[in-house]
Amino acid sequence: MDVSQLDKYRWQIARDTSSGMHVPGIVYSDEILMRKVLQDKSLQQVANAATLPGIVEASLAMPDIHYGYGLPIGGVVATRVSDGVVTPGGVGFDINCGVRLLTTQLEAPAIKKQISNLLQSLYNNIPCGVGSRGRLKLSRKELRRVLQKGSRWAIQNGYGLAEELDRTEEKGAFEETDPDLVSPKAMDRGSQQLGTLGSGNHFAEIQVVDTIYEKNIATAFGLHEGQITVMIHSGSRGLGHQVCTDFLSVMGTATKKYGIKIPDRQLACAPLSSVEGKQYLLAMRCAANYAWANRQIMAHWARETFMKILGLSPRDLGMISLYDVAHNIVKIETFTIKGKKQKLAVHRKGATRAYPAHHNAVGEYFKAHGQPVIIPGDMGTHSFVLVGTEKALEQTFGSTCHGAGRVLSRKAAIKKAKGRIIQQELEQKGIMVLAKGRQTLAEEMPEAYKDISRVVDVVHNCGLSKKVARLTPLGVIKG
DNA sequence: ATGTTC
Repeated sequence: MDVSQLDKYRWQIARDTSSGMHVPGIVYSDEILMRKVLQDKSLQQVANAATLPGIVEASLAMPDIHYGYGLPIGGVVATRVSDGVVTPGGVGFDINCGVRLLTTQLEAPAIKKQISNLLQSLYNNIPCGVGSRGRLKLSRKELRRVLQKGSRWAIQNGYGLAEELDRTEEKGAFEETDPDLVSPKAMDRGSQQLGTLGSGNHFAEIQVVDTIYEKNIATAFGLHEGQITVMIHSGSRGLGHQVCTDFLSVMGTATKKYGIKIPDRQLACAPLSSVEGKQYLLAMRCAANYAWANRQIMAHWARETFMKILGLSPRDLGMISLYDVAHNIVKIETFTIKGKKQKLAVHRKGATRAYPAHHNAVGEYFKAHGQPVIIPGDMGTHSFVLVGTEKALEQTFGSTCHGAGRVLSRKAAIKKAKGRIIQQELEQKGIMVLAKGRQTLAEEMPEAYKDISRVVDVVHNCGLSKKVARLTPLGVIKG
């Protein structure tokens, strides 16, 4: 592979036509982050994606890039709807994994003594862990409604505020869905998991805003220094995982049927114009809607928890979603490519949409400044709020990074944590942790991840998004 | 990420 540095924050993988690349690969990074990336197999995955039929401009990767299934985490791939393909490997197993940030009217010093109570109560009210079952048990009929209506189902059933819909990407629901394409197995897995956090890197966190970078934008977003916020990182649970699994098998057959040559079976795909391609999109959107409803419901329970423990009215607490972003998803979006408007299937796998001010898809609340970009840190480190930019629209199909990105595999992290008590290490840093399993804490320890500040600085410095605020964790619950 | 090996 021919990898060369283009400028301070970009590396290019030259287009190699002999291996079938239609476009080059471009990785946004810096010299220090890139050292490790050059040693792993994720760059080969960037190159592999460049062979997908209909890919435009370049196979992209964000600074949080690491090895994944088919496409790396941190990958962004846009294909022409007219003659391109869609690949489940470009979305990932956790369809619409994403993040929601809630702002409050609370100041950190005032509730410092209550953090422990709040965290324990959050842990009681939000089911955590692999295979955890929720407080809701949905009939098949009701679950179908969730898959069609997403966050709107949650709001209409009393889990949240109507204003929160405009503060969610896609208003919390894709309209074009087909629940009949979600298998009975996926429906079974989903019926008892709505309103559950999950495991792995998923978390709910009580935070304090510790730095403001852009005063005007922060104020417009309702953020100020010393303020308490709550962040929820979760996805579509077993339902989304099953939808992905089901369609990987469909796509394996479709790849052969349509005579598509791919260098890695994990990039199994189908033309967007084919039955298989269209069906995947319709099923993927059901899972995405489930994830939005999931985060909406947990956000509501977080609000109820705070009201109860602090004895505050909704007005005095003032807890509301600032925004909710998807970072594992494929969406049909319109872009101007070489002066021509084109419909593209933008695969963001561990990448966040970052639309600028005055973009049509950005809701009224954020029109003046651009879309809030919510970047969760790994356990025990800072999280960030950024805002989308024109440059992202021009260079990365309106995309930026999604988090820190792993440097150690789960297995390597467990090995490194052997003999240590990660929970104690975090508590010494002033971060309370409540978790289901010790193994998850080992897998998710800070050393398993890249430096989030460095990752965010790359996207900030190269203009893919702009830093608005930094958040410090006070307490975290995990699966 | 995941009823963590259908």
